[in-house]
Amino acid sequence: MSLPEVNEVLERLCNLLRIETRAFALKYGLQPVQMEALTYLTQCNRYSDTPQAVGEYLGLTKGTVSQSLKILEQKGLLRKQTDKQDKRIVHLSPTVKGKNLIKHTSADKTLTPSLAKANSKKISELNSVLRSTLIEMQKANQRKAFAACHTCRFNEKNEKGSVCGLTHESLSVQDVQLICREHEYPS
Amino acid sequence: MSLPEVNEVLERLCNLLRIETRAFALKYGLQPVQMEALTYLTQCNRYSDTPQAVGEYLGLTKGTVSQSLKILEQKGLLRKQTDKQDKRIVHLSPTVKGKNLIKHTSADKTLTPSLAKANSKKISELNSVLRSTLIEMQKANQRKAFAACHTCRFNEKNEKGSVCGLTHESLSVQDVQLICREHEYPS
DNA sequence: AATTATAGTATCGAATCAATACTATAATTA
DNA sequence: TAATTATAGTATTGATTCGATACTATAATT
Repeated sequence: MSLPEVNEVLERLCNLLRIETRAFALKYGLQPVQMEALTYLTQCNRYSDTPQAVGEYLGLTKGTVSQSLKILEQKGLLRKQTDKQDKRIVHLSPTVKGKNLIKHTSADKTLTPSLAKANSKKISELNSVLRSTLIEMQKANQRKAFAACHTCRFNEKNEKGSVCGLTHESLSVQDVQLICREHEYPS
Repeated sequence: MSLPEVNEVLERLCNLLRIETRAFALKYGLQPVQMEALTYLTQCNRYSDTPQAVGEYLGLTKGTVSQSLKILEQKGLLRKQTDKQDKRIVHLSPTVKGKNLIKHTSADKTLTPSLAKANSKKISELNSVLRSTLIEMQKANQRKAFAACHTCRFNEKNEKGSVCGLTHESLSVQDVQLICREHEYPS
């Protein structure tokens, strides 16, 4: 049984990813959390670009996240904008500078090339096994999925594209690729 | 091509592992790094139980690690012992209390059950793909493997068991399962 | 109108982490 | 052998993380 082995490899892989993230962040003058928050904000949709959501995604309290976001704003990497409808809510959007930074670091990452080198045919299998493991872990930890709309049970397809069953707003082709804090898998 | 997808899943899985580790550490009155250091020390061999090695494993400077180890010692979770031959070197060994703590946290982890639930037959495939990905990433980041002796190119098998080609010391069946900072894969 | 809930910020204290400077021991070189 | 250099580890400093707590402002509920 190689279950403990897979466990071990995954843990080590995660350590390495963490080390790499820290090194990249440092290289670009950021802290790891700041980098992770900024990365998230380039991937999330308009319902999920708030300090609250960033905290849920990273597993941190809102107070902690608030500070990191403050620094990112000071560095000109993101902009804050209070919501038109609900003035308690703040929307965070990476600036051009912020987006470029994330683009650069993404290109620097070694996970994708390593995956590509290590195997060729088994990628899609790997994908499904890891995906279901992730979902199981998220259940076990009572955490939100933070997945893209196109896999969400609230997402309804129609002639024009799709609509979010929660907000009843229509979603573009780009929209359904973004990750959402309200995401739920079909049961 | 689902390469970017696998990348994304792996990154999210790692975030989740990180969050879980932090939660467990906190539950047991430790910081995440302290927990990771202590875990490492329960898995490494006698050539790899030094502050230096812990730093290499975790990707941290020795100064940083020194402080975390100090706290672990103060909490009675590990013991320090200067090397008989080379008095500059300190060996770190988890106390019974330390070992028990790690045993408990291991049992709490949700990765293994989630893996087991998600699939049954594909585990060994997953293992080999992830293993080679890890090796590729370690190469790309110029990092040591920190793998077990039985997969090391310096490990020589003989009648009695095996011998380390670097130290010329004989290794027990238990020994070759432990991770070593000098580990190198066969070329 | 009063209460409660929600989103976010501010502050505090313990800890991380890199950088630097330092001590002690070992290895190398002159 | 003596001087130099390298190695292993510790101590200190300062910016940052992070949880906890307290706080403000707005929205929802009663």
